[in-house]
Amino acid sequence: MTATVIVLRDKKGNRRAEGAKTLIEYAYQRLRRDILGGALPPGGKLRIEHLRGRYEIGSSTLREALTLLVADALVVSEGQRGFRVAPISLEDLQDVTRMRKMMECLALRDSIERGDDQWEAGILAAHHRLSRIEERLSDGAEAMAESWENRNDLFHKALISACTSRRILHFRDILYHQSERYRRFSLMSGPGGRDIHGEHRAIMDATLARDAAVACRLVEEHMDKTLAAMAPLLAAAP
Amino acid sequence: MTATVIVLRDKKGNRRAEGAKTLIEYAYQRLRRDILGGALPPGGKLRIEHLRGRYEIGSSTLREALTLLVADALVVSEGQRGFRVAPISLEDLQDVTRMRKMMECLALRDSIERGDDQWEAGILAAHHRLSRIEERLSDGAEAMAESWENRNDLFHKALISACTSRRILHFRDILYHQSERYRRFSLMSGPGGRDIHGEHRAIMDATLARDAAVACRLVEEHMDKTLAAMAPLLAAAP
DNA sequence: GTCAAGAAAAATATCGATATTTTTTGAAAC
DNA sequence: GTTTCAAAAAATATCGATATTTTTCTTGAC
Repeated sequence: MTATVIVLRDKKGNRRAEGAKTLIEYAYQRLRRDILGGALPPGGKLRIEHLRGRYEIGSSTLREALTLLVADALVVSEGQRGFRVAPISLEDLQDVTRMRKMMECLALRDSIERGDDQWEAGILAAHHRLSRIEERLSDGAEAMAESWENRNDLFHKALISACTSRRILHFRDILYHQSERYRRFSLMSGPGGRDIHGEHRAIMDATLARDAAVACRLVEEHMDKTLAAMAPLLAAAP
Repeated sequence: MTATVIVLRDKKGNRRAEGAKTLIEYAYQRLRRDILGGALPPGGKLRIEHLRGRYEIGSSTLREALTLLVADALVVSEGQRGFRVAPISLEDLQDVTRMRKMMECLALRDSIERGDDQWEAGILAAHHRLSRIEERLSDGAEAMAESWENRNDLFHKALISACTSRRILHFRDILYHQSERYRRFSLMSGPGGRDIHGEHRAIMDATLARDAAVACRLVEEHMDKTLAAMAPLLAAAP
């Protein structure tokens, strides 16, 4: 345990770990954060030699982290011509959203069918935690944004936590990560007259009432609204 | 072009390439074939040192190929404890089949909605090629099995080739590969009184008639029957 | 006889060096 | 001016050696 931490410091004693158990994982996380945050621009070339210096990590290790990101479709591998940050586009966002809607609904239907008391309790708890931060968010504290993202994610995860298909959940996760790249456009656009809190409440109510048809429709609308808010920004500066 | 071929022979002149452009790809393909064929048993440990000798390939290269297979869910990575062939189980097969049914139907609905003349022609052509080999298959020529697999795959691909979502097709491909591992159980079970040819014909007819509801139902039944044929074998010897 | 601790062995993760490929540059011919 | 070819430069892919971790085996105490 403690040994792990020691290992992840290099000879000069610089700390590297941030919860990563492996150097590959560390490289993977940093790379991912830089891609999602836009520091590594969409479509840009990922020069291994350059990144090697930036992250202080061996080239092979970097390659493996890059390979992992290819599976997430955040990076594309071009035969023998190295790696590149996956490009973004309105078309791509529409495709992600379309798939996310499907996966989310599949998972939600399954959860509504099978969920037990504990599942219901989890939803209520996650919604409460989200509500509390939304109250404070109106103060305009930007620092809360990340925390809100996190609780928002946990709320949506709670809704579908009774789904029994490992694969549905896995695909849903992948798609969520892919959509994360577009999220900063969403933040730019601001609330835009939406009542997100109300949407969440309605989704929760329909879910707890075991009304799959309504819950799915609400979730789809929820996602469509987010897409609609981002679309114009994406069309302008891609 | 020719240079590539030369490179993929090792110093002793042994040929390595089989359409692989990269050593990683070569390792990936061989590994995959050995996993699908059962030479590397489900749940078994993948000792890098051992495989290194078997495929005559460096350890780092092997690791990257293994990482690629993790994305396909054919291999699982266990933290810092190496790699392992993903285990198989009836439960897993049921999950794969469930997802495949969903993906296939999503893709089929989209194709039926958008398909043009060329799409229709492609389906007819693929069905014809499949029919011809099915006629000869009744002779009991085992050697044809692989060829039948191939044409069967192409027929199902043709049905959904008008689908516009890159991601639906991508997920479908991944799931198809995952189900491939179970196919040898299907071969063991034999035809089992099924009229596969008739099923294919019915699916094609409904699709070309643009009847999405019927086509999807038939596809789901088609897959369920395959699952049903495999299930008892899998329960017996997992 | 069982359990625990520590040492030895095996396996994995990481790295930087080398071989190979792709891209860029520059000069000559048209 | 632009096209072609070859050499140089840059970048990538591959490898085997080394560092680290996990597992196995041995020894000794209870």
